[in-house]
Amino acid sequence: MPANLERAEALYEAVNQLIRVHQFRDRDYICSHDVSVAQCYALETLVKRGPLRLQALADEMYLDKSTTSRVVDSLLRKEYVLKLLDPADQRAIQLSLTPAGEALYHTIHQDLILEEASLIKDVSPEVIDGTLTLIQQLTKAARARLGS
Amino acid sequence: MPANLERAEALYEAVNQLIRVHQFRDRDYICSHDVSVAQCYALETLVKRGPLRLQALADEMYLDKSTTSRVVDSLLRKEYVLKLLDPADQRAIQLSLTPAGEALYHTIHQDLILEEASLIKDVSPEVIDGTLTLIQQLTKAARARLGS
DNA sequence: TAATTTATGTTGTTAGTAACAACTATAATC
DNA sequence: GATTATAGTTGTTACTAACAACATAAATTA
Repeated sequence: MPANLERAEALYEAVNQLIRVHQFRDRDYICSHDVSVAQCYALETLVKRGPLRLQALADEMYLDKSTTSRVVDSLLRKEYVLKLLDPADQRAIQLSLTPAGEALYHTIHQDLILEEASLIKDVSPEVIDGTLTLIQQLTKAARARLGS
Repeated sequence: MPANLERAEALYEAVNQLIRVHQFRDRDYICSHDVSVAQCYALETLVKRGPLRLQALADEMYLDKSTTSRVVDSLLRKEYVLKLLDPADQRAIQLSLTPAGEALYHTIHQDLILEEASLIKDVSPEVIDGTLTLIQQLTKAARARLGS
């Protein structure tokens, strides 16, 4: 089915372009706020998934624990996260956000959302919803394949 | 308009998720083929935009010329690109692909397209086309903002 | 024509991203 | 009590990417 392949190619190219532009924009914006992209992602994950252990945070972010450890370390130095020891397990630490960390994430997030909103202000809600559905479908399908 | 903001937020999240999964998948796949992601992107750009000077390649990729220089250098060592001196301008070099470079890009590209095709095989053409339109619109709008 | 300015690429340096392996310390199992 | 497994950190390596400084060559201008 050549039509399907053509659509797949067009979609692939389009997603690639979107990724590049998005990343570029986000990186610039995020880095102007005292944190790197990975650090911001860790803040986001902690906001959304609550206090987590390091390994759990790494799993959520699809990163190695060693990488995550260093990202968390820089957030610690900037006082955006806290390490709480688990009295029941001396090895484990609970990572949670400081008020400053939470505030920083919300500031960055809000501005990026506003930016996105201004990009789609002329697009019909129907098209957006259709896109949303497909993007979520693509993500889900692609993620399912990561395990195999 | 809260509805628009909600849509913007949902879309932003969805795109972010898609970016992460896409990148993860592409990186794994590309790196199993003797080139890095950036190197593959340079191959792609040379396939699509023909022979280019280094600065022009950097512009196409939205990268600094120094970064591009090093990426090209590694492709040179692997004999996927050629540097041709411009007799009219002793400073300039023309970058073009070797047959091996072109073949490698097509191999990687084909497989990634097939992967994408299998992801969308159950999605209606209408939804895909709508999505394509919006993604292209988003990309265009976002890119227009990069200059300012 | 000679001097300055601009353009093309490369190299030095720095910072961020990210994995794998090796390691320490603690907990769980046998 | 000895072994095995788990949690996190550190050493090492490679990639991504920018800015600044540099050498060289071309273009401008005085």
